[in-house]
Amino acid sequence: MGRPRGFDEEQVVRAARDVFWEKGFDGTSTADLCAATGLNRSSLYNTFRSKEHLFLRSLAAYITVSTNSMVETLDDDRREGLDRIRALLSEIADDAARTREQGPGSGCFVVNTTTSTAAHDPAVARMLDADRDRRLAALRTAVLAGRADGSVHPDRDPEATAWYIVSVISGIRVAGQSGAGRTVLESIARTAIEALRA
Amino acid sequence: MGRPRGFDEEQVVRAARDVFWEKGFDGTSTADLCAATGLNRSSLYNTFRSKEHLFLRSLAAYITVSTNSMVETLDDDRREGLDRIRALLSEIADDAARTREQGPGSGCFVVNTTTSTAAHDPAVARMLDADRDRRLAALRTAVLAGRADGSVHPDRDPEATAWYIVSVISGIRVAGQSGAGRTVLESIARTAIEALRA
DNA sequence: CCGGTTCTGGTCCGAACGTTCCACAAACCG
DNA sequence: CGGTTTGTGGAACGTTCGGACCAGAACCGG
Repeated sequence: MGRPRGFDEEQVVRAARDVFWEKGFDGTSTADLCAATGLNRSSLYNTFRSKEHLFLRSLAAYITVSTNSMVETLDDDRREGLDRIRALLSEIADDAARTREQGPGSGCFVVNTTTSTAAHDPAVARMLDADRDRRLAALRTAVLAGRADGSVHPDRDPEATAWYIVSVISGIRVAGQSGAGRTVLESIARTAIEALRA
Repeated sequence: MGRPRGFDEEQVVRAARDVFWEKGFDGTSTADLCAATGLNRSSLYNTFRSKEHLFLRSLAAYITVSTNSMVETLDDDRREGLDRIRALLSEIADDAARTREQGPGSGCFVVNTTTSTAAHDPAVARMLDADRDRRLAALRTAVLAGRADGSVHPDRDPEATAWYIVSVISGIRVAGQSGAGRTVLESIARTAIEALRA
């Protein structure tokens, strides 16, 4: 009952995500959000309680698609464990390269947030922690699968190796923002895999 | 001639660096800078033209000590090439762990800036680019030394490998901010080295 | 077609922002 | 010791910030 919304909430969140992604939480004003979403301040505050709440929604939206895609790649049991990880790093490098190629890139929203907002916003930190755990879990099982099928070196501890790959992914993402081109990013991914080889 | 300054400029820059490091450019107000440096707004603006200029000075100060230390480790020709890189990653992991242990860490100022301010401030981007080139050069020579003395696998291209290590370093730094503890960070560093082994 | 409920556009708010300005304090030079 | 130069404290600038508010528009069930 009452007047219906003149916008699609998910669509608004996506638009907001792009702004936060590009400018960061501190660098984004409510005016920026109005401009990007097409919504008036009132509608924004009526729908999402505050700038921070909208940021959390935006971050969650990003995390969902990004980590879902990652888990999908890592759970593909038609491939050997190492091959899945190789495919994952290849996707990451490609994604970083593409993000970079179109305009002065904004890198990865999760990494950007980890290195800025997370330190001062507990709610953001908690969301990132949960996502990190999910990524670590998916990586751990892929490493275990790799050790079982003989593609991953038996000395590689699943937990430590999962962290290594998480770290490599962040590294590739930052390298993309540091000016590394596609071929460089792909070579980083290839080199990183060498550490896991059986 | 004229009244002398009541403060040490380098010391002020260091204080400013710590604030920018912790809160980022956007998150730092001129009031924060006054509080941290003990200087009045007037003295701040009289000495450094603007907030951005002070930020550049702060970043330069950080880069100098950080990259000098890195180059020193990498140029130690009493060790084999791979050993130098191992020592470097060990220092980075230790540094990340220490930064993390004292308060909710602020990670690495260079990484934080790369993932936020660099995209929108050309002067900052130029400074980071120059520093990255210096780090890449030092790494390249260490890799070359390692190939010559047989400690680094001959298939490892110096340029690509230098980028790989730069990327691993960023990754370790981000991992530190993602909640990885000392032992995890050290294990990441050890795993990363495995990719280079002869 | 009307009462109720929700959404929307615009305005307004106090606070904080980066920066400028000015009156005065403090030192050096002659 | 007077004049010049430079640094300092603090107030003030206009702007922008995140957020609150309200009058009216748009739709609902009856």
